[in-house]
Amino acid sequence: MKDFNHSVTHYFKQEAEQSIHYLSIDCVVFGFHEGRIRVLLLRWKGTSEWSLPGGFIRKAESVDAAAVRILRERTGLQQIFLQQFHIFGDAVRYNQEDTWQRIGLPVDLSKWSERTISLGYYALVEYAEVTPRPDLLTDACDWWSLEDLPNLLFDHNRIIAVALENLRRQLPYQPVSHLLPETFTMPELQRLYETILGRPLDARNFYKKVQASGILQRTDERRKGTPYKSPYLYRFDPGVYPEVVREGSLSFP
Amino acid sequence: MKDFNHSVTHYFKQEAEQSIHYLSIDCVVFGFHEGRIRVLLLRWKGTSEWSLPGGFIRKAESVDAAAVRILRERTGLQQIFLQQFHIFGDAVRYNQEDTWQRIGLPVDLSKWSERTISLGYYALVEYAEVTPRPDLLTDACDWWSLEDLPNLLFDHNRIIAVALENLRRQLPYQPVSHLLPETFTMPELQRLYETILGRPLDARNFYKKVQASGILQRTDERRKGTPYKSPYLYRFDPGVYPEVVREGSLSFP
DNA sequence: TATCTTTACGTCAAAAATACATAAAGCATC
DNA sequence: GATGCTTTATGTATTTTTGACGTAAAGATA
Repeated sequence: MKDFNHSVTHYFKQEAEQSIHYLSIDCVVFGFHEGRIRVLLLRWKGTSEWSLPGGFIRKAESVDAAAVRILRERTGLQQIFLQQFHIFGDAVRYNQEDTWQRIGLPVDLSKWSERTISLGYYALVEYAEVTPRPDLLTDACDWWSLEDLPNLLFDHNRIIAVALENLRRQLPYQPVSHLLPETFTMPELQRLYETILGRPLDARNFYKKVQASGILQRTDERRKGTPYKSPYLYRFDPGVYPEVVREGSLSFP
Repeated sequence: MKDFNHSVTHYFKQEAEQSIHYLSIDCVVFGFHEGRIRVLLLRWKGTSEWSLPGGFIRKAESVDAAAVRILRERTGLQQIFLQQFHIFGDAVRYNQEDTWQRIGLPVDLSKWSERTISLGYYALVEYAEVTPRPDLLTDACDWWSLEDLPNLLFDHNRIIAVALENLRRQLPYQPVSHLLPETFTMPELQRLYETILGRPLDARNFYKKVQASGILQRTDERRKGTPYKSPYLYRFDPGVYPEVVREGSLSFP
């Protein structure tokens, strides 16, 4: 038994030592503004190259906590809804030398740096509450509309695509309330669903279904300053919405 | 710019060096036999403690490839359907000292070993095709029914629960064909859906819906040796089923 | 041949999804 | 202040899907 323990320990250590990896997080921060889904991007200093916000996970730090920390630094938000959605761990994720060149780093860094495994998170945040803040490596932090994304660094175009695909599929289970302000109009909510789903919904049927689900409270106020008939303002019913999200019972087939 | 590059490189390296982690994979291998969902478990040598099959990811190895490799060694299967479903990366995932003791390893190993981040995969495999094989650390590899799982090592009970929850939610998008043999009867398919969903389905309505989806081809054969009326054998239609899975269009609300 | 249990499949009612039309509010303009 | 424009708000009729339920046929056993 002694022998067994010894050899097991040895084997274990050996396997584990082989399994040391650089682990990073990439965050797709979704916002919603003027009827469009936006994502938060960073521009690398002295270049015109953009990438997702991200960072490294520290030793003994929970990976979820790391994602929260990274995003807090970029957005100024205290409470962030975050969702793991994919592990990007292909042996070759992107052309490293090309990438280092685009961001003006010495190419030999790419030899030093082994492949990094990245954990994909997406966040749902309230556009207006965010104060975009660049970090040490970047000189701009801005919202981009999903429709006109530039050619991003690393494999970040793919990461955004996978994030969106996941959000779409999991939509009934995701608290989209985080994407909207405290109060909002019914057409705004409809447009949000439409842009995530990527297809138009019939307003009358949308109203009916949302009303029936009971997730909304209608306030007495109406949105002022609209060019035409001013719509009612709604808020999510905190006593109903979480349960509907947990059950995934509000869906548009 | 030189200075900038220098400091960026420095910053980058520093952050990255902090972000070195032990990365492992834990696999929940789902099989289906005699109307029950089973998972493959390993018993640690010289103990009566069980855990999920797992392993470490090697340097420069794709994480998906690592999962395939690990499972090939345990199951003997060449083709395995695998699905990432969660990252287990809490700062404290389980009581390490207690765990090392249960598997008879020196407790000081737990000091040497930092927390390990684990990538959760589940596999859908055909029960009868699997040849369970223990590894160096284990002396048994066996199927366990989901209903009577023992108290597993590490946080593996939780991992199985999360895997099942994910499988259930994603069921319309998952190719459950992998859980069944080449041909099978309609009641068998129904029982599979019932056990994954955790609730009974009406046989007549199930028939109707599956028939309407077109995913099955009925063969001319019937299953012999059944005590009563012998049921027809079906196979998945390879021209239809993948598309239905991609669209997630076969669901039981 | 009668009995038993499972398979196979049809019908009907309820519910949900879909298509569609019209009135009312608010602003702008005349 | 009346008219026109555009958006909001909501009702109804039709089709499709879901859900409940009954019954005949097959195969083994006695």
